[in-house]
Amino acid sequence: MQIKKDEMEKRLLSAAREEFLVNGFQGASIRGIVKSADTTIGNFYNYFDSKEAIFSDLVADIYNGFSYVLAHHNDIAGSDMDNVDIYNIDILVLRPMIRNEIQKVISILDNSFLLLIEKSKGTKYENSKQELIDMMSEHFLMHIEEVNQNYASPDIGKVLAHQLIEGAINILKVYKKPEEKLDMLTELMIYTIAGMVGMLKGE
Amino acid sequence: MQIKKDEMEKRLLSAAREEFLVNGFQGASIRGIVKSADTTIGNFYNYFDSKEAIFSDLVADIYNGFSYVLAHHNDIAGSDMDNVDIYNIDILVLRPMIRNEIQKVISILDNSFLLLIEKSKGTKYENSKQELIDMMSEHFLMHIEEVNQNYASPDIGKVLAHQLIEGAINILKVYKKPEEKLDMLTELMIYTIAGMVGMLKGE
Amino acid sequence: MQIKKDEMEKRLLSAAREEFLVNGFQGASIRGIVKSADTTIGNFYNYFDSKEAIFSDLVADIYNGFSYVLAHHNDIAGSDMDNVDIYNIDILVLRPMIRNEIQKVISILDNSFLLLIEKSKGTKYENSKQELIDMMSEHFLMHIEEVNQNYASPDIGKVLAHQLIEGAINILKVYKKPEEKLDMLTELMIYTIAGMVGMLKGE
Amino acid sequence: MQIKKDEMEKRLLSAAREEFLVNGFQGASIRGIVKSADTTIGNFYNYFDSKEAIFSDLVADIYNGFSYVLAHHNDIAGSDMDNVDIYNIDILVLRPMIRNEIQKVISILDNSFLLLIEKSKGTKYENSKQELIDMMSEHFLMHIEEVNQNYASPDIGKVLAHQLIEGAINILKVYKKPEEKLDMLTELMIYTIAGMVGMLKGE
DNA sequence: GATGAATGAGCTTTCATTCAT
DNA sequence: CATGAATGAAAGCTCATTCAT
Repeated sequence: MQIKKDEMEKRLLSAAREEFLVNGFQGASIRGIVKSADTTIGNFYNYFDSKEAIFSDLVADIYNGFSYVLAHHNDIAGSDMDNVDIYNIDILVLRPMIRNEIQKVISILDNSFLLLIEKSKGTKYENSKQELIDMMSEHFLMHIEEVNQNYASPDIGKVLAHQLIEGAINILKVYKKPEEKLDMLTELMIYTIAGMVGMLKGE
Repeated sequence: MQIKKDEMEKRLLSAAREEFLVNGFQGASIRGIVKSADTTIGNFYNYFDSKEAIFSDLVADIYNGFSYVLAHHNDIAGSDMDNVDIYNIDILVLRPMIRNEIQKVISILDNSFLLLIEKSKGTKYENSKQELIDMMSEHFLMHIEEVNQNYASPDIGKVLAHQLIEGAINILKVYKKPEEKLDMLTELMIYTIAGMVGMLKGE
Repeated sequence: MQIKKDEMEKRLLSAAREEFLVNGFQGASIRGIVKSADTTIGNFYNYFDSKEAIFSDLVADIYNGFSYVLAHHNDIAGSDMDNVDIYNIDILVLRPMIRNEIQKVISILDNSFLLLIEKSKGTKYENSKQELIDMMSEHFLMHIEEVNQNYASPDIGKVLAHQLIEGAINILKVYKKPEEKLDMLTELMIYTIAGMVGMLKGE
Repeated sequence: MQIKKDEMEKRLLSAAREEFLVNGFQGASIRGIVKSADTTIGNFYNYFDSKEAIFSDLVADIYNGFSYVLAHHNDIAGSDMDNVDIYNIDILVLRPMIRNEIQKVISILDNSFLLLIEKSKGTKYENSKQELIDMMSEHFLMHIEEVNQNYASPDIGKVLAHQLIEGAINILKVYKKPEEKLDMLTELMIYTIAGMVGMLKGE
């Protein structure tokens, strides 16, 4: 039974995404993927060169987009939030602004993002999480210095970046409805900002 | 060349800890462990009954201690912090109190803790992280209700618990000096409390 | 060099049958089987799920047939022998009747039968021999009671059933030509019946 | 804890006998033996050179005795039965004579005999059963020729010898009380003789 | 396009045996 | 006498990948 090329490719990609999400790259098996996609091992290799290749096809777009941001995040046109004095703003004013910012990027925070960040051990993408954290750390550090140049533990920026990523990942895993995701991510950001401000004030 | 029993056991445990930390339980291989420990596969099985058995030997103590806390965390004698009104306290006052609390438990937050929480997939311990998060969630939820009974997203407690664990894990991975660990964990707690208070106030 | 699927399957089954006959289930090795079949271990598992699975493929048919007889041996349409008074019959008359009965079942008394009865230790079939003996014991006991209700050692039925099975197995091992098998099995039955009659008379 | 040499040797022999009876020579493990004997692997090799050596120690005596009979069974002083005309004797007369003969040899038909005949696969003794059968075959053939020189299937002697051995082995396995063993073996011999006579007459 | 046969290296585990202590 | 550490080969089984059909 021959099937349109695109159709089988989609089925394989979909089956692989599921397998990688559940078992991670190393724990996933080609046999499991082709069984889910209802085809054969041999046919898998007509579509993809290797286990890593199909993983790449699942995450390459998001990785590239995210690399682009990594490389250019200083030049990218700013948002309304750039001029906000986070240190003194009322949270009731801040919340809708944050919600709005998250809206802009939420579309990329899907299962492929999870794969890239959480399930890529054993692939060339395995450092993505760290790269993302490093970028956010810089950003956090910038804010910390703006507010309190003498804060004793500037390294905490790295920890908080890591933690924010983890919180976001957790939300993406648990909440699948877009509205819920948006709500939770917004609260997470509020919490993060409030936490940082509180922490910095307290010195 | 024969070696004193205790020494080889230590070498194997140490090699296994490293292998499990890097690759996780399922990704670790006995061959890798015995190579690090400079012995043979056959000899490994003179010391440990199975791959899972050596993993257990690495985490059983901490798991039991931590199970004890899970089971009794309501009866355990309280600390100075029990009577603190977190909502209104000055962070400059709070910080040393938190530091003190962390001191009490920091000794168990070592590599074995990481193994138990992060690297135990495929063993009988694989639910430890979730159990810990669930316990902390309850605790957070209690505080949220104390402060703001009408908060719209009580589920955020789970997210924050998850995130706090992740933050702590990250600190344990990155900072190996006790003093640094203590500093960072203290800041993380301050940040967490400030974040929660800020988040709750902002409604 | 690829080979038609059926052929390799046959080669593996044939090699396995030989290996199991010589070494028994537990003593047989997959490596030995694939070497005989001139293929690789990996390929073995393209054909069979496990060592026990290939053993099952060799004996399942005969086991099911034989289970059917075990379950229905009371309902199965009788033979000419049902009305024979074994106790008084002339052996010259009996011999061709027995020969005829054996003809009916001889086709299943092949190497697969030997595997099932003699070489299945370690598989789910390991009780087959005992089941067969038990069934025959009942049958023998029935005859013993018909002839001599006061015979002092009715347990001898179990011993004789066991022994008859062993004798038959031995014949199947040693004599491969159908005509010889038939001759020997016939004599074995004559001997068995004569032995029982003689034994019972002698009380 | 040092123990008298003989004591430990006995314990090892006893543990090994049990292990071999249950699992056969190949299936038995030294680890299992030393565990039962409550000593260590190393110590095992202070007493026995190898797995086969301890097996030999368990069966050598009986094998040698039985080889002696094999070699000399024509010269050995006869019994009352030598002059019996089996062909015409009354079973009621025969039974006590047989019982008496069995009495003479029953002491060697113990667990060591079972080991030698049934559990020796993988050792140099693995042909013992066949040797015993061959010797008995000759004996049977002699009787067959005495009685009926034209019997069509003289090979049946081998089958019956095999079967008699199997029957005896079975009795030794099932019946542990000496009196029961004697009873059953006597009936088995009666049955065997009656069977042979009946079989031979019927031509 | 599709099939699955074939390969070879990897896995965890068990074993008999040797030998330093 | 006794211990058990150490070895190396073998077991059943899984895997990603290649390739003839």
